[in-house]
Amino acid sequence: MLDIQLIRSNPDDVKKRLRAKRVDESLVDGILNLDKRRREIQSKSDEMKKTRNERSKEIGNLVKQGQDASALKEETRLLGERIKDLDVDLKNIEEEQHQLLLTIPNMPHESVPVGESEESNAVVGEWGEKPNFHFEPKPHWEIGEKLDILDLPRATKIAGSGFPLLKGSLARLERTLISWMLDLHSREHGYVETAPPYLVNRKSMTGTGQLPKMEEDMYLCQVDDLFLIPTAEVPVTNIHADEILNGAQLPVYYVAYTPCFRREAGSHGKETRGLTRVHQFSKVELVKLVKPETSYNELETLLKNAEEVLRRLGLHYRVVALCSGDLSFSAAKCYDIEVWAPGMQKYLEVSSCSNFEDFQARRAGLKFRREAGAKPEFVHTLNGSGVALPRLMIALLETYQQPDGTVKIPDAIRGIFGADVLKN
RNA sequence: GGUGGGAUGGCCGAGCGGUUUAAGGCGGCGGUCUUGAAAACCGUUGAGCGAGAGCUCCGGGGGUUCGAAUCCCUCUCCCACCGCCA
Repeated sequence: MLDIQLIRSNPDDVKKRLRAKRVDESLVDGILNLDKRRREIQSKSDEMKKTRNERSKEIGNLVKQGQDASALKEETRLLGERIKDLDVDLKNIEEEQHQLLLTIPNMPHESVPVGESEESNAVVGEWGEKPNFHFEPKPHWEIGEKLDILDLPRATKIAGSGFPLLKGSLARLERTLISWMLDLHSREHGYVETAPPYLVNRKSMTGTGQLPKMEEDMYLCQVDDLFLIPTAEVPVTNIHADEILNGAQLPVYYVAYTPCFRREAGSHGKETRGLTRVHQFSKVELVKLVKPETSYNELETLLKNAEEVLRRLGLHYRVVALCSGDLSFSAAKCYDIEVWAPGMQKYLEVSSCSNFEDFQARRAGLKFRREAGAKPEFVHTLNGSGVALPRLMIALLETYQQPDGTVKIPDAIRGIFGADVLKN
């Protein structure tokens, strides 16, 4: 959520920055109009309440002295009715303004290139090289089918298309990777391991920005009005919702493994082969709550922490800085990490590392106090995948596949996986 | 799911219709004293809106009243016991 005071004091600047994110500026004007009306009504109501408070005190004194206060009582009662009417108006306008504010996306950071679509994204880093094969590398779905470790037809029978069924060594590989990544981030990178709820309420979904605009992308359990989480970002960022943290506690780092559920409405037929785009997947997520002045440095270290996963596994990847038009609703700046999948001959996004500045903090009520007695300030929130499992496994299968159809296990996880080669 | 008891400032806890602009204690911060510290004493210490005057907030929402932390209704959550279940 944007700061209404910022919108009020710099409307043209806000409009300009939102234009880079393809937001119609009439939305901003609508909010400014409501804001003006809101403040007028509020100050009228406040004045009348002041009068009422004074009169109530007077009445109290008169009654105490045994004098007649009925005329004053009646007069005050009428005043009270007018206040009630005003407050109903006020509440409606506040609600309308709040709902409008919730639909405005975050503004891009000044370092973000302005652009309409992913064509304007910039590759800002690259690690390793595309591996060479002396045979034709297969896509992961062929490797998985051959080894009988990936069974998409049966998963479709059970749930529908877009739901994976891992078996045998692939299921084991996923479990190994989850555990290994959690250890890496918690033991070496300083993140506190968490295991959050997989279903969350509307308030949490609104706090991180999935609601109100992306409801159709989420799975909803209607009887309880709870959503299956699309990412651990939602429960984890909301851990400290409506709290004022002690400044000395910051930065707060959390890592969580959760399954993620996404309806992927409207994306059928697009990159949906195999495990590339599924409705349910596993992910290890990194979340940071930090002081505002540190958030852009924190974004860089967050990115490094996520990259470390791919480096240790020896996977070639590149880092892409998203342009303004490609940023998600809540993000001010975002890097995507894209891992190379040689069988598909494609880079696949395995992580998005974003700085949301105070956008989510305002929605979720995430504050901190610099020192005793200081005014509460909003924290900055960040998150990034560290990393998403299906595409990571795609890259592993396709990168380390061997001519006989088996797959080598990289050194980093060989010990805990318990084998050198993935067979079936 | 049933019955009963709760929800007050960072924490504990009083208040049950009008100096509550929320007592008191703990904790925090500042000061006096001290070589320094502890103890003692003094002061201070919640949030939101508003340009400001000021207004609002005692779990959420609604009601009664000139006036509600206080009375009524309702919801949520917590605790206890019972039932059901992993």
